[in-house]
Amino acid sequence: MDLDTVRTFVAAAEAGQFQEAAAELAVTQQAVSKRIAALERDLGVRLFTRTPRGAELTIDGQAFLPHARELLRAAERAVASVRTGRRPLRVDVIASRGAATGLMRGFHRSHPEIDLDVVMLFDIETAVSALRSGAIDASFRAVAAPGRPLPEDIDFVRVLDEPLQLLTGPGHALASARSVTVAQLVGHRIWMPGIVPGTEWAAYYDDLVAEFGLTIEATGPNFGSDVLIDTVADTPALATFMSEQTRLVWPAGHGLRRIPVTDPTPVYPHSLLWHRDNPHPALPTLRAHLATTGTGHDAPGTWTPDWVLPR
Amino acid sequence: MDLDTVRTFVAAAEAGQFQEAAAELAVTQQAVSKRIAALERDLGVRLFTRTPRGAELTIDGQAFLPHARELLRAAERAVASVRTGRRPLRVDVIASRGAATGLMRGFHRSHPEIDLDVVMLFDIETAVSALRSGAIDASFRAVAAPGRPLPEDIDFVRVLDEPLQLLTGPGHALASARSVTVAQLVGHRIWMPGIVPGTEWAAYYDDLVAEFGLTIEATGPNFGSDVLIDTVADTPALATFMSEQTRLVWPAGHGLRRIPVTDPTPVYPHSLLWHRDNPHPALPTLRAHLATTGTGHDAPGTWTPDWVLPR
DNA sequence: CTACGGATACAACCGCTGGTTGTGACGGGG
DNA sequence: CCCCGTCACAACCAGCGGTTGTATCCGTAG
Repeated sequence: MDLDTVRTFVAAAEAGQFQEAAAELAVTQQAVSKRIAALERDLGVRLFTRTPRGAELTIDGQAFLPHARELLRAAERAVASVRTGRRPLRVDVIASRGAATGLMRGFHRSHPEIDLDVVMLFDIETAVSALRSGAIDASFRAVAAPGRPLPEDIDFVRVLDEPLQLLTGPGHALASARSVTVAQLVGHRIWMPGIVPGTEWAAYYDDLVAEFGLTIEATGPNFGSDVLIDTVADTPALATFMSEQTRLVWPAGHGLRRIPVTDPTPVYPHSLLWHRDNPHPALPTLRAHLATTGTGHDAPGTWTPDWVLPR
Repeated sequence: MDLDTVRTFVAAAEAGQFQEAAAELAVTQQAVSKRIAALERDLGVRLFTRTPRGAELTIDGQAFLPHARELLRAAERAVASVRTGRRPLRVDVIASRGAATGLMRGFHRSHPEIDLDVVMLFDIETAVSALRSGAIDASFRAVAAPGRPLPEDIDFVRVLDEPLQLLTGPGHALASARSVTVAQLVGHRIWMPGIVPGTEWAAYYDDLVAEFGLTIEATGPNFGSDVLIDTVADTPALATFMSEQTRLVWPAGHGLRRIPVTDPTPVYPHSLLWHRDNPHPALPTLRAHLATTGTGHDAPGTWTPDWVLPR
């Protein structure tokens, strides 16, 4: 099916006749007739009843019309998503089960009129160069990875400290604990597949290991969170970290336990980054929204790596 | 823009390489390459970065991908809307500011998983033949116009009695009344543009006129409810009937009055009609829904034309 | 260092889609 | 009864979009 054909159908339905639709589309009446005939052949139904005074929709045509309009709107939005200048606000969220997507959902709920596109970039370096080139407008990241200072023209604010919880199966040694301290985790195997070396997450867990002597296995291929959770549920010796805010969609009865971690609570520090000179009109709106909804940071009893910038 | 091209883009993005996408789409690698190149030329942005090991999305490509998927889903739904067998439930609602659309919205809210298409047919005869041919699955109508008994194979139930209210401007003689009786309306001009002769609505108002001696001007072109309401608001000598359930989207301060009518209250009797042998799986669900939400009918103090079938 | 494999891009060729022009059929209104 | 406006059909033709063949690039194995 061809979008020009759909456009022709809508034009003909609105005009009530092929001739006028043809004039509007700057083609001949015969072309419109052929396009409609082809569409009817493709769909297998008659869309118009032809009369000597024009063409009016059949019932099938009436049913098809709103879907055709929606199709054209979707095409419009698709093109707009890559249009330079006045395109939707393009935000990079960190590629993990994270809180950034939740923040963006909240923003979309309070500002449904602002068109959004969400992308996931590899690491903060990619994100920063994308911000500077204008390919994206904002990025949720942990600022900044060790030894790599942020460029002058990139601004940021801390928007959310995301506490980690321990996720275990029912057979785990800590499964019945109401909460665990970081010290209690020493010696237990914590499995974090899908952590890619070189990203901020990897640096975060490296620091966590270095500081408290934990055993975190960040290796192994990532088969998706289904496999991860399934494995954790069935393996008493394994646990994993998971955001407090991650909504588990998992059948009940698996006996999965979510256990808060204390003394201190490891939190992942999300910041919003943007280019100082980015002119996108929706960017201030996003910043204002996050300023109101964002929680405090560096609360007592929480831990973040040293290299996280304070502001 | 061509949907095959969009499909190709999505396939290539999922496969991560053109070759595999080509195999999946049963074309050559060169064809995929050309399609992607053409799409990039149309959009004016690069969608993939080509590597010796395949092709991965650029940031623009990432932003475009969900829109492309949505576009394909919309196309899917559009085709499904006219597919014979297992198509969305197709319901005819009466072509006026009516309660039927409200009922359908309610149904959609409680059963969002059921795909719906709404059409508006001219009169009950068209609706009945559409029901018998299977072109539509259900119809909201007033059953039945005088002298035209319903065929044997069409079933129906009364689902809603819709009370009429008087709508006046602030200068109208009855504007300050808390309620008016039908007898008080005698001599006042009531304007109902857009009532097409030969439809059930026309028959309804004809009966109302005949029974109570009202002055209803059902003639004149229909310029839309905006014009109607605007005129009523500014013309002290004019009033109109409007459903109690019609939500007015109108700037405040116009001083419009909605006045209940009593002794008796004219109600418009909506019935759901369907074909006895219609096999659509969602039809029983709709009937069950209407059975629970439907109000009673022929309540004391209400009026409907004689020819309305009771059940 | 070289050869090879697997990936994309470019060039040449060609069938067929989809446009135009010209014409016919049909039905309503003056 | 004729004329006008409408849509459909036929013939023709350009160009889009496919295929085949080939070049190029890069990572890797020998």
